[in-house]
Amino acid sequence: MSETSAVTGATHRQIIDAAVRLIAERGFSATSVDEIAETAGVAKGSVYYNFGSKADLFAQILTEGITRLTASLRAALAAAGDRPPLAALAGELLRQVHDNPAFAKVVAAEVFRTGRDWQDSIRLIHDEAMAVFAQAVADSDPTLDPQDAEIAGSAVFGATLVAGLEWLAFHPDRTVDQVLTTVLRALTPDVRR
Amino acid sequence: MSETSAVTGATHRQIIDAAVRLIAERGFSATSVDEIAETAGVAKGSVYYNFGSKADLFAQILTEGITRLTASLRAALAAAGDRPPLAALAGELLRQVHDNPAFAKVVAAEVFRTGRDWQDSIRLIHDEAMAVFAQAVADSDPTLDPQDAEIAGSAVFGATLVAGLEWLAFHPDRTVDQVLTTVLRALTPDVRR
Amino acid sequence: MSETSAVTGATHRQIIDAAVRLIAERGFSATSVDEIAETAGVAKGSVYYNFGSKADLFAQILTEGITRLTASLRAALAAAGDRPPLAALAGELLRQVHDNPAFAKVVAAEVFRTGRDWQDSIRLIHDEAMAVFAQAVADSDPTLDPQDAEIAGSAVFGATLVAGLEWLAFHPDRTVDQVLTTVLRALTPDVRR
Amino acid sequence: MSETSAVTGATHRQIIDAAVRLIAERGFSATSVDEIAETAGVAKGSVYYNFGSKADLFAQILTEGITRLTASLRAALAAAGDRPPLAALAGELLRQVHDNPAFAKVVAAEVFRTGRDWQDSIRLIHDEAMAVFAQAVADSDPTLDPQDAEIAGSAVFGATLVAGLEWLAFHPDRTVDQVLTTVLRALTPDVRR
DNA sequence: CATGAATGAGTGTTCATTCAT
DNA sequence: TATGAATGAACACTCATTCAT
Repeated sequence: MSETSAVTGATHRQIIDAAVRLIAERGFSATSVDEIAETAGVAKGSVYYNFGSKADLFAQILTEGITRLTASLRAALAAAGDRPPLAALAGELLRQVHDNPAFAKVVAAEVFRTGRDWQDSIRLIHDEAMAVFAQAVADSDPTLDPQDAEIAGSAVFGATLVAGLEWLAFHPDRTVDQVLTTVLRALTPDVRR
Repeated sequence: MSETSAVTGATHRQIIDAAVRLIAERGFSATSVDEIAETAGVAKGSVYYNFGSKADLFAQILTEGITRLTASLRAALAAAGDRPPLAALAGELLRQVHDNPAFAKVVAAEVFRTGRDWQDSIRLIHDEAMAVFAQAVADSDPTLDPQDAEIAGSAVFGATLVAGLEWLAFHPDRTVDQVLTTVLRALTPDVRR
Repeated sequence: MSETSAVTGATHRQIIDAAVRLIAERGFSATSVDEIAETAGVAKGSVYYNFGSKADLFAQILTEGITRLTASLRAALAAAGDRPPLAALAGELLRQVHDNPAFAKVVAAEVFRTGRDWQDSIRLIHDEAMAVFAQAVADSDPTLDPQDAEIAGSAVFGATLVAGLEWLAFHPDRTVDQVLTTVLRALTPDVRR
Repeated sequence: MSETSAVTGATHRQIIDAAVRLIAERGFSATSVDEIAETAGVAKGSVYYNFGSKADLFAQILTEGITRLTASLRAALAAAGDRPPLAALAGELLRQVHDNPAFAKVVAAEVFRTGRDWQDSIRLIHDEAMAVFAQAVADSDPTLDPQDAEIAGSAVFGATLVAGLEWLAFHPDRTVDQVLTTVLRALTPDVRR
């Protein structure tokens, strides 16, 4: 039915790619496993053979994506040199949103859901990614209360994520650098320092 | 099943309140009309009698909520006096998030969805609310490109919304003023000016 | 799709009748809810609206059937007069098997299943029906150990049930009385006394 | 996945043993080939390599089991000496139920199923085993109508089987001899003679 | 206005079966 | 001989929607 997969693990990846794309557009609940399978070009049974359940598939996507995201954020931080850390983080997040807008939308849509289900995966996303921003804020102003640092970190994160999605959805002609400049301009001098 | 409603429109309101609460927790697709009816304490048929369909119910909730939100944002702007406009907007948005966290979550979860369905309602939210922020940014820096003003506006909006949700979910002991101060601190002096 | 049901509760009864008939033929697992609904002449959703789940439907059938069966066995016992109690029981069981062979097969097929699921209902069948036979055995020979009375009771029960099913499946021309005579002949004088 | 089988046919036997055990507990339809393979410690493909299909596996189990059972019943009959034939049969059946309760349950559960599928195998069981009992009844009372002999034979068979299962499920402390005595007591003097 | 029994298309999941290795 | 990844038809169950009352 599908062209024979040349690479081992191809089925696995096809399914993940299809799922991310569809969930980004319609949300988790509104995306059916049928659609995922069809988009991936595999049989529905293959989704279950490879992931066990729809929820597990989503959890795996979330975990994998967030691991990659935090890793790239930390790498950007390490390579920041004398650029302000938060600027480096915002730039990298913007680049990630640009490169993988589907995953960015999934994060934006699900990260503040408080229902149960894959809550653990969501919690993980939140803690992992937010912590990087909070830490950068705390580093740049050691006098800040830790709770405030987390809130400030989430503000920078939210500003960048929402602006990034606005960019892609409504002003896709802008370049990464233009958007980054605009976002940084909206942020405090502490961020720009 | 429920005591007869003395007030006309009581059923209507019970249904909306129940729907907002449930949709905030589970999302639109994952919330069933059965649950809405049960939570509202009315028969399922009443939901259809009053709203026609599940999608219409959601659209009405969105429209009503966004109307209230933009009205309060504009009012805050008008009453800002010599306080910086964006600070007034952020403060008001924070207050709205605090007073109606369920609706705030719905907005956060659905606002960047690009699928069809109730897209029109969503578009409306986006345009209405974002425009207020973009306008305030444009006013505070007339030299700014309009596209950049929209992106910057969405950055301020995103910073405030995400920080507000972070606040409610993980640091609910903080007061509105503390959170506002922290968010403003993360934003540029242009915002604070 | 089906003729309008004249009687309240008609849907309920149609479903039960269809389910008993099909389960008797194919067994519980091999009978689909689709088939039950189609046979009953109702929509699949109606099965769930009325019974909640396939397992609950089965449990309800079992409970209802066993209640009717034990009631008729006890009635036969009370009306036995000076006929030997076990003969009266065997006769009544034979009559029930004849009148409702579908339910008899279900009992025969499922009563010694030890898996979980609707085990409680099965246990109930066993205890209720077997107890009537065990009690009759115990009454007819007070010196018998209670455990032996239960085993003997199950022997009489098994003899009658299996002979009854054999009768219906392979020698349907025989009359109830002929079969009862033959069964009693195979049983001890204590039974016949 | 499992250690390589040293003995030829080991896989074959492991699968049969696993299948009998599982089918006895859950029934045929509720037992999956996956479970059978896992319990047997072989790959799923091996079940198909060795048996062709799930139905064929079941038919083979039934055929093999019934062949063994009837052989042992006939042997017991031949070795009965001057003990009453039906007593010898009941004793042997009881011993078989005790030694292989899983298979006994399968027989009890499936023997009166009238659906199609493996009906032929079932028919075979019925005819083979029942015939031994019917013949013994006929021999002990040559005046009996052949149809009545079959019914009486099934009565003795049913009494013994059900009592045997009752024994194993609820009074496992009883010995074979105790149970046999109790069953024989419930049966006619013709049986005991 | 309000109800809730009934519906049937659609959902997540299972599973007997196939086949390239 | 044996494997296990892949399949797709079939399954139990859900749910938005309708309608007679």
